[in-house]
Amino acid sequence: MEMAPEDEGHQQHQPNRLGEMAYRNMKERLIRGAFSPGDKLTIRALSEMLDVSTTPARDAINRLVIDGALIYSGPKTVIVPHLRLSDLEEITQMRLALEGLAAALSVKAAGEQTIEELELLQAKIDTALDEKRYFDALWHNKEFHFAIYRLSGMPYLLQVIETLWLRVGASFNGLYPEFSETRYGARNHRAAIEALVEKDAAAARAAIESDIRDGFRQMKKITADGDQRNLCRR
Amino acid sequence: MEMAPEDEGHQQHQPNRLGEMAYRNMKERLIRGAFSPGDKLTIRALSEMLDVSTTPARDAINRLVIDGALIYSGPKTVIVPHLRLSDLEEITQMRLALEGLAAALSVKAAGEQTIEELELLQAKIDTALDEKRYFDALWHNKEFHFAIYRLSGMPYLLQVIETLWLRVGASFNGLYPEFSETRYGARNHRAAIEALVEKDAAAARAAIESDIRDGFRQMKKITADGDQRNLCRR
DNA sequence: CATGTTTTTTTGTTGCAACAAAAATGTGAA
DNA sequence: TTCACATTTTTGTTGCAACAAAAAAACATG
Repeated sequence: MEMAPEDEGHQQHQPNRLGEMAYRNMKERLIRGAFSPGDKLTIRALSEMLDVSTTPARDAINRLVIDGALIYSGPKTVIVPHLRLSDLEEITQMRLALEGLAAALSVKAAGEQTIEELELLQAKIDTALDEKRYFDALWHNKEFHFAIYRLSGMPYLLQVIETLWLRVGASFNGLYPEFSETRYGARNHRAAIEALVEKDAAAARAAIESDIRDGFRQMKKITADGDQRNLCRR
Repeated sequence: MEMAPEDEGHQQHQPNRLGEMAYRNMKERLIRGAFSPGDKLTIRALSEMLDVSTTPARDAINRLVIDGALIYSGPKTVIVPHLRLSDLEEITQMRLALEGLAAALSVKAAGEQTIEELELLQAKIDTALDEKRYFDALWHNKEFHFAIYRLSGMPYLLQVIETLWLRVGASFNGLYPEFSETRYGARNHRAAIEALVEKDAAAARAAIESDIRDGFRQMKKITADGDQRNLCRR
């Protein structure tokens, strides 16, 4: 007996469907700033919010805690963490190492199509800033970076980098519009594109590292306190 | 009125006690080579093995899958993965970036006590090799590396590095005694200790990077196949 | 008002069972 | 044997409830 047309694309089986969905959903919300540092999250509240049972909600929260996107403030209390300066410094160091690596590796796979995509994304960033849509600008900025990193062909590397972005992203909002307005990244992005065109690994790494460093300085300047206080308002 | 600093992240409690225990237990077993690539793991089998219910067993397996220490070979089948050359290359690149960073940062905190500890660990490695206790040698080798990395004072960095070691460690055994016998690491370890004594960050990074590269070459030579085949016997 | 103390409510953990889907096994024909 | 098909067993997922512990609220006391 003939089987139904099994579309050639091999189906990606999805283990832990609801839990994975809850995790991605929460990740998105955290990056988009749906929660503020200090907000308390509970399994039952999340399960109600996403209309699933407690098991997938618990899976999502546990995983976010492992990522560092949520932390325990007590034995039975998980909250959105206040990002301390020491955290930001650690994350920045790791970003420099890993995103620098990804950028250096990306030049091998960089083609014309990629360049066009990056140019387009940079244009989107610029127009978003012109129109003061700061959130969109930051979103396209992320797309720009990961469009490059994806060229490295290293999936686990990408996963770790994304987790680092998640951790800063969660405590990122509230810094508008000061943070985005400066357009600190434009020059670095241009340099990165140029490096990809010329397939210069060292230059690509330098451009990305410079972008990360500028962003770090920018965040530090805005928050304007060098001690253990958190980096977010309220 | 002034409130005391809340110090939200650094409390000591154990959320998910049984699940965490199961996770650590499995991690240990994987590194020690209790399983071979291709072995199938099931929730119920693990829950019976560790004498807990299915929930903590499921938590442990899910987390190991996230780490990459286990993978799905089918919708309902998780196995110990065969480490492919491309995986080893990705892991090695990330190790160079992150362990190089940790080593460079470690020199700031390196004191006399640390040096003595490292000398002692290196002595243990040497004697273990002399007595052909290859597993002990590899264990002390790990202790040596992490004794340095711990000086960086960056907990999340350490966590990511440890996950990378877990992934190679799981497919590592079966390479005895060829791998350990060569003592490729002794020279690099000496160089690392020397760098810490002189607080030379660049030298520390170079020594660790050299160690990682030598280990990678060693593994590649032993396995002796450059294609997609796995790196483990059987 | 401030501050301990008690009571009530909430919460994470853990075990477990039902269910559908997948894997393993059995069966038979060429 | 080998392959295709049918049957049985196993498995992950998901929801849920009991329990102890923790958090919140209520209360009392100075």
